[in-house]
Amino acid sequence: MPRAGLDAASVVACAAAVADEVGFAELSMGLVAERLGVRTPSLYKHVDGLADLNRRIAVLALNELGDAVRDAIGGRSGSDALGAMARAIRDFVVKHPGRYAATVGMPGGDQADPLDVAGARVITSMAAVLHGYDIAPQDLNHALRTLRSLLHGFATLQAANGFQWDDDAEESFAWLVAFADRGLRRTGG
Amino acid sequence: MPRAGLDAASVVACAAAVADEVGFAELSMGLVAERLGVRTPSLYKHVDGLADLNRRIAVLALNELGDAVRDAIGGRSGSDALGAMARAIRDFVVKHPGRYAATVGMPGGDQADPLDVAGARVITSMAAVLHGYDIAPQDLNHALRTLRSLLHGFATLQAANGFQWDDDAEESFAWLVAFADRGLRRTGG
DNA sequence: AGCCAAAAGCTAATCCGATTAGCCAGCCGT
DNA sequence: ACGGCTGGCTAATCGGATTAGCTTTTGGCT
Repeated sequence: MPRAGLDAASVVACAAAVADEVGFAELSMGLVAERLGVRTPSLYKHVDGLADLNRRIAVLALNELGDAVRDAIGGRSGSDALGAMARAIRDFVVKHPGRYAATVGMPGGDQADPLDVAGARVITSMAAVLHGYDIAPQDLNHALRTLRSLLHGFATLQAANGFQWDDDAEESFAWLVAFADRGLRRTGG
Repeated sequence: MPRAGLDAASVVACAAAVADEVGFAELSMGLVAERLGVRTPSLYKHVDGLADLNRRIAVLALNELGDAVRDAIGGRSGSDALGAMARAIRDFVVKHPGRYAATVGMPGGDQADPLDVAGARVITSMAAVLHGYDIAPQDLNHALRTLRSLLHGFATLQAANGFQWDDDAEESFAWLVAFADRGLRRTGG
């Protein structure tokens, strides 16, 4: 029996792909093992069970999302950066609904936890976008949380297909960006 | 052995309470049965398995949320209504994180599906709040989706304790409402 | 009051996915 | 070539969901 040549990274990558295809809720160790041409218990040599696998998928997703957002806002500012960021998130979630779903509701660890580190990168990019607006320093955290709520909710509804914006999705998306832009201006601070 | 006198409604109510206490992800048939002083298989006389139970919890939650929001915005309009609605949602989610979690990612059925009916009631209240703003008719749907994204994301992050707004939560909340209010004004329609 | 069918509980058994235990072969450095 | 570590496998365990089939209560009817 030849070795399959697996490691933690390849298992997680495969699991993320499976999650995107069948939905995060349907992800199972057996499905991943089958995809890798391996028996289920073999996975335990690389990841520490399903909970650990889920968390690693979340870390992968947040890192990928962080990269995508960083790249998207590079060289832009203001509403331009805001729109680019929103679009990057939207594209990511539409393309990878399973791995995005893995990130929601995942409890955080300490600051050194890879999950928190990856999450912090995304937040950092959001903060960078906010710097393009005239927001009082003491309001930055509030604005950050608000923007996070908007974009996260938007992403979650997209992932869950929560509403049928099949038809005029693009228009609604543009409206959302404009809404956020208005909301971030003249903050009264 | 005396009858326990259960019916679908009491089972769902109990399950919702359990979900609020232990978290939606930890909800199990066994936990609900134990709480009701009954053996697990007995529950199948009232609900059609765990998936059905989950869906019923979601229906219950959306109905309760719909009531809460309707009551909150009664007699108010504009930013006043907006703030009341946001607060109603927030209070509900903080008080009932488990049943709110049951609603996210629950696939919809047809229009007669109780879940869709309950969801539509919440949406109707949101639409009512929007009527207090000067939004062009063709933008109403976009505004609705946007507002839904913001409030849903906000609720989800609260339920998941996604960020530590333990400290100045109230201030951030007020900022979010003000942000939405600004975003809904002068829509350029 | 007594009878009967449906409903509601129960026990025992099954199924399935996660997880663990313990065995064995392939790969690496000497 | 040898020895140990690594990664894969089979077999077994565990736990929660679900099903099958039995029994008793309950409510309606005569």
